[in-house]
Amino acid sequence: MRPLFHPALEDIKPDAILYALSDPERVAIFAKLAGTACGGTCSALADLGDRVIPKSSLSNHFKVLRESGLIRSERQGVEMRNQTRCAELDERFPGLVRAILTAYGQLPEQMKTG
Amino acid sequence: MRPLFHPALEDIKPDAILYALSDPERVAIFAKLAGTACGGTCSALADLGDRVIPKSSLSNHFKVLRESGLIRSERQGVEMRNQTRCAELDERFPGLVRAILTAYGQLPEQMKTG
DNA sequence: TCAACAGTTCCGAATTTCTGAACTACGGAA
DNA sequence: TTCCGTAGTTCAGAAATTCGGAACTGTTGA
Repeated sequence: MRPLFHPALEDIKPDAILYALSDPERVAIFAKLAGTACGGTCSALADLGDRVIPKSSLSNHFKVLRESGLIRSERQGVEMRNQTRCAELDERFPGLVRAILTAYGQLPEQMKTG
Repeated sequence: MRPLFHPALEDIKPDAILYALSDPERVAIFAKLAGTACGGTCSALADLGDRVIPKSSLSNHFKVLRESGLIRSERQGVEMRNQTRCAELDERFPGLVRAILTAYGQLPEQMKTG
């Protein structure tokens, strides 16, 4: 398995962010992660209620989120911990992530204050 | 030629907005329109400096922008006047368009105040 | 060493995007 | 009215992207 690529903050491109978050499934995943203190695993996020995302698709969603700079993934034993890069992102693109999650009606409680 | 479709404000979907603005060419077009008081025509926006967009591609970009709810197009004689729906959009998705244009470094002067 | 599990990679099918060429719509000139 | 020029749309096929099942890799525990 190749090492996971994470762009440096200054290499994060807005088009990649928007593309990643133009898919409702990825937004749902990202919003759940943003509402989780410790990182969430892939499989814990596969169930969307109305449909279970196939794991190859899930893996791809995580790759898109990771390579756009939205999340950071780290192997922890047998599973992967994923967490958002919201704080960093807000520094580089002020208000962007918040406005997007708000538009989708998926801003998690934790992000409502501040 | 089919009549042009414009979604009603309440039918505008954030995923369509983000998708439309995940393409740097469309962002450039949209930003130029947002910085133009009277509506801009297709051909006036084709030149990106480093490349001239083929007109079938341009027409498609306008269609994507229009059907996502970002712009309104109206035939005026032989040409098409296009204008953004920024005011409406800001009502429905507060801060979204501004945050996106800012992230791209393309917020026009007109939108900097207010 | 083996089994179970989390997640990734591969690869073919389906979908989407791109763009040159043909076409439609409108306005002006004769 | 007819013809011409301009603005933009639609069509069609090639190229690129996305999707997801099956096979694979890496890790832990027995």
